[in-house]
Amino acid sequence: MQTQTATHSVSFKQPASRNLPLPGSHALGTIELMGTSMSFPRNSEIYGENEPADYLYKVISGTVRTYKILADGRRQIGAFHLPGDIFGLETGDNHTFSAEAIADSKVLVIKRSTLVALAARDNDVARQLWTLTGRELHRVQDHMMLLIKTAQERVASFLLEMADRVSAGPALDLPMSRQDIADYLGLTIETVSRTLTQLESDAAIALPTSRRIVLRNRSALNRLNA
Amino acid sequence: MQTQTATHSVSFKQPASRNLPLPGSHALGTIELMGTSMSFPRNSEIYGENEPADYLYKVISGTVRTYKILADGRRQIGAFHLPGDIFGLETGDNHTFSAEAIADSKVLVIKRSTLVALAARDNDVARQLWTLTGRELHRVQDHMMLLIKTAQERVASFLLEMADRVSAGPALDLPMSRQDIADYLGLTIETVSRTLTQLESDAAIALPTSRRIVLRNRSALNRLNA
DNA sequence: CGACCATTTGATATGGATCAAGCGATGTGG
DNA sequence: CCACATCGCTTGATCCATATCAAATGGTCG
Repeated sequence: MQTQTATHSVSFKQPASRNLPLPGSHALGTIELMGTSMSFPRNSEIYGENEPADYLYKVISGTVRTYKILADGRRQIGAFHLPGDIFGLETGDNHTFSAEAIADSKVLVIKRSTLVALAARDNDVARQLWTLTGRELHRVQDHMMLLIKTAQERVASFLLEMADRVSAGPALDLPMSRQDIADYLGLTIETVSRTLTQLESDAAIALPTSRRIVLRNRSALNRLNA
Repeated sequence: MQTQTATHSVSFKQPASRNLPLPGSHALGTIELMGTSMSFPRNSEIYGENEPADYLYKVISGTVRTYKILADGRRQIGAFHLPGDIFGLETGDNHTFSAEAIADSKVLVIKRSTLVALAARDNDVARQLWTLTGRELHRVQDHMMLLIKTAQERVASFLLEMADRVSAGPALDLPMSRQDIADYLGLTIETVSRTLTQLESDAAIALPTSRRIVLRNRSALNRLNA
């Protein structure tokens, strides 16, 4: 059973109206070109589940987790968002997950209505919004597949995923705690920890520090990736 | 560990060009108004994972399962699609799941390129496509949350979900086998069976036949729904 | 009736959870 | 600068929910 990480519950503030340049025309960069930059300290809330989804976000620096809490306190982390990632885009009225900064983070805050209005006139923007939601769908499908695997497979998949996303080379600096990893993988911290030490003794990885992981044998990890 | 159900592998045929009326204008009914009706016998394949996603589908009658098979043969069912449901819509080039008819089924087959072309001209259609993908995202998120729950909670959630979707009144006629349910819930058939008999002895449900389930005590099931 | 397949039930095994220390790094106050 | 509290992580011992293996039952169709 996973435990809930306490949050400082720094509630969301309207972004100051210091806007960045508006889009000249369109295409694969439109979304990134509008919005306001905001900073969120470590463990602060960016938005809560079921709150109106008036904004979407793009990570500039830091890391963000989105999650849900079940009635009995179990927490499931839906995603880790790294610099460049967009999160908080909904088709419905409210956010389906909560979002918190894992480390001090800077995010671009973009008004959804602006984007939707733009999409009504510009096909490329409409297409982009659809594509973003489609990519998110694909990601959640993969995550769902993770949750039916063994602990070893989940941890190996997680390491490979993070290596693809954050690392240049074989070393990997994780921004998140063991508890975050556990809640992402549907395991306990003890199982995550034990699995990592086992991978270490199997020479698949090295653990110079708890947050730094070196992938020594990717093919071994890939084999576990099922 | 789940086992794979053998399929007859009736491969997908191009739909005959007997088209239904094309859309006069637009809106919440557009997608339903175009396409060709096709029949698929029980256990036949509608499309396979990674095949080009040139078509999307709407169930007219019967039931369809979408699923993935892991390397070691484990099968995860992503969804059960009932009459009225649209499935097989992708934002990428290929299908991310396979689809099979669970019972003899009739489905409307709709060419994606037609719809995408239409979306480029008609905002409402574009909006609809986005909304459909968004709904699917929401469904998969819920399904993911299922997979971290206990067996009792998963089975209870499943029964309530199906009751909402297929039943008028407290009786519920399941179109799918225990193996399908197990692969949807990430459990074994034995655990599904045992959990159902336990719910029966707790007077939460009755099992007149194995495919027919009567919800006797919804609030008890809701309590398990976590 | 008999064969087959789906489902249930029973016995046992096991992977991961739970409960409980221990340990190492980081930070704080004396 | 060190003693000590705190926090995140690891390790150990035990338990338990679900898987696995196996057999019995029941329903369906030739």
